[in-house]
Amino acid sequence: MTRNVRSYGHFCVTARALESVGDRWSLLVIRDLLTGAKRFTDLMDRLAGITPKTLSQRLDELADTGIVVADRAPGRREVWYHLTPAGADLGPVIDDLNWWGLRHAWRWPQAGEPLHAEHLLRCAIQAIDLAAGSREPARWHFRIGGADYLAESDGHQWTLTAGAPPDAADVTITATTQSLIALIFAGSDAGIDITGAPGPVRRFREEIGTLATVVGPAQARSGSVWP
Amino acid sequence: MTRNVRSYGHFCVTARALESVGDRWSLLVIRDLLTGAKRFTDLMDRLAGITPKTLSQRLDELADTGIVVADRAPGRREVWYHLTPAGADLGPVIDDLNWWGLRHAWRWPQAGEPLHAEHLLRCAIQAIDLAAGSREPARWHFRIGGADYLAESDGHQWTLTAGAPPDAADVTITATTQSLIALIFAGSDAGIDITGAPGPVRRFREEIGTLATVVGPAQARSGSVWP
DNA sequence: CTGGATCCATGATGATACTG
DNA sequence: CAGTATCATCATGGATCCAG
Repeated sequence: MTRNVRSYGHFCVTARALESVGDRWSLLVIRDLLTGAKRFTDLMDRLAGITPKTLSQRLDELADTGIVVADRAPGRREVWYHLTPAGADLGPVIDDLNWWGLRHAWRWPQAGEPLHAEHLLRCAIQAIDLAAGSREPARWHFRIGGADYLAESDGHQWTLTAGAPPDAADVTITATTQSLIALIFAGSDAGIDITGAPGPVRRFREEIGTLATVVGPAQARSGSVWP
Repeated sequence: MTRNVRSYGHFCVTARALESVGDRWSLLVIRDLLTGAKRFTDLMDRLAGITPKTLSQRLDELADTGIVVADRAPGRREVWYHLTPAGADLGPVIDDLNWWGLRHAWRWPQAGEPLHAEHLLRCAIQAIDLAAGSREPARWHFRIGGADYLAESDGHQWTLTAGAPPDAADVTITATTQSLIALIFAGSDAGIDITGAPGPVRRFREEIGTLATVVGPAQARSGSVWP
């Protein structure tokens, strides 16, 4: 296998960190594993445009560096990739990049641009976090096209994890990716089911559209919402 | 010119951020500009191994993205590159990478490995920050081989800036890069001049060696301190 | 079907030399 | 000082194929 061994050769921990995660796609792989373990094809779905060769190579490199572990159980077909504690420590880096991108590299969804519900949720949650509205804890359970996500705020910080929550959430949202887009960007709840106590549901409806308003109106019309 | 226009084409602000700063060397250029404006050759010195072509290309790309500005004064030979506010907003990303690298990608200086005083100071300050010793404000003025740096703590966070401080610092340290290495990694103050009031100087002496102790002793002997 | 590997094309990066 | 020019190499992408 061709292994990317290109290093900077500097005494600088920033450079050394980038030797581990600075290759193309690496941080996006880590981003997708931050919400929970994934299979090879789960990652292929989210990383639209990556080739299996590159994904395979990145996973091997990240495993060598101790950031990712491949869980291969005997007698089980699937391989589940998950982050080590060192890998999970990269969460703040991803969050900062996400935060910077939201403020300085935002663009409305373009026609035909791949848009995965998981990334949209991450972005929407970050916008809510950035806008710093309510600081009350919250637990929102999303069911998007059969996949479950839990967006959770402890009052200080939001986190997004894949999988159904073990115990009941405040609000449960059932939607498709398309109807979720319409809800976030246009406030339309057509084809969406939102359940929960009135208070939490009201707060959810107030805050879920934050992403569409936190970006300036000057940028708002430079792109299309509909792929 | 060959311009790197490779994009991910995803609706994801993390991916969009990485389209701006995810190329090889980009974040290291930003790291070096975070301490203040630099000339082309200043950057070449710090980014050992980069070719002038690549540096030129990165600076052009970062200027296109609104992260860097080239200051060309008429009648002046030098071009000074500095960060825009959007570029300065990448500080937390660099700090997090530095922090991750310190904990998970640390290695003692290797023989012949390029080591710039500015990067060593950044790393040493980060280690002090990580160890979370004293939370008192401090201002340390380093004079390393003719270049001035100010390491400053407001009690919560340390910052490193290039250039002499406008007003007096608590401690002034005059050294060469080699003697600074010896001070940080071996506690030796041979060839170093440390001036200031007894209290701040004592604190400086206590904390400057933090980098050498914060990394585990198991790793401590896997490399050489002396290039 | 998942989880890749292989082959080839292309574009980004590196090495070296040179210039306004 | 601040780059450019040329050539070589390597990483990535596209397409296809294969094993369990």
